[in-house]
Amino acid sequence: MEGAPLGWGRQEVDGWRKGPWTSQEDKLLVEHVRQHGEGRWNSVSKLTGLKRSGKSCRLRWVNYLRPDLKRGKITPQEESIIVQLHALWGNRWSTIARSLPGRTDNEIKNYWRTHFKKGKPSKNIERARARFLKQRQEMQSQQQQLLQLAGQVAKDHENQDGGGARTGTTADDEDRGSAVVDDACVAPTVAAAEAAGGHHHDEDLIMHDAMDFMCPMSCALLLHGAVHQGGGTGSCCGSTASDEYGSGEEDGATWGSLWNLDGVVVDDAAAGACCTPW
DNA sequence: AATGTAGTCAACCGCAGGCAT
DNA sequence: CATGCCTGCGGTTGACTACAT
Repeated sequence: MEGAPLGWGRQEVDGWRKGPWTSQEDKLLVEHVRQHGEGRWNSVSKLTGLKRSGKSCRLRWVNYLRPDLKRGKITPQEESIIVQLHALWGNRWSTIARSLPGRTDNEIKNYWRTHFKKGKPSKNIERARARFLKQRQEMQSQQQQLLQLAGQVAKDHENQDGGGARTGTTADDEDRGSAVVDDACVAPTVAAAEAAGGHHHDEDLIMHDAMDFMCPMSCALLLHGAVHQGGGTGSCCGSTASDEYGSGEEDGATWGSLWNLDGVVVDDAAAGACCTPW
């Protein structure tokens, strides 16, 4: 960091204050957002007199001051979701964060780094991942076949109806998709299973949950359920995930890239596609 | 009780993409 | 179309805290 040999301190650089925010600054920023809404961060300093850059203001708001932020530790349910979504999207923290209401990308990123980045994944986890990929590929090919089939059926239908009634392949598909999402949300989470006293192999847990969490929205929905289930006392995911990964001195990049499935299906559209398998 | 170490969190930086001019 | 500004994202750093020795 430039010019900060003694930490954040309370110094100014180019007229901008840096380092920890004071409650007074927080107040100013909150008041500003309340009046003008989010965005236009660069104008904050002009309008409020705050000696903070737009970037700094935005970060402070997004990561700390936003009223909808969830405080407290990441729950086992959330951890489970993070693990699975990271398997899907890699280090796309903001994308993952969207599936975890009240959590910020920064929070998730920090959590991942402290809990999972340290070592290589265990054999179990690697096997689970491999199976996960395989099953997903199978699902996708099945999905394609079904879509083709559905198209054929729709055509036949049209021929029979004379084209009167809309057979709806798009809207109906969406409906079906959301139904699937709901179903996925009903599926037990790792924590729930653990809380019930069950003991599973890590890979099975991950496989099971991962298949349930193919769609980010499902995670958001599931979270609601998870929260209602109460704090999740078990150390289930916490211990499985973090302990399993060991504490080797391998650099986390390897670990991170290992879980990054960019080569398979990563983009949101594709991920969304798995929400409408049938 | 003092010290060392690991974990957690907040904040910074650089980069990239989107958008207005 | 090119340029510049703004915003958002991911990576990194450093302070603080909790725990272990």
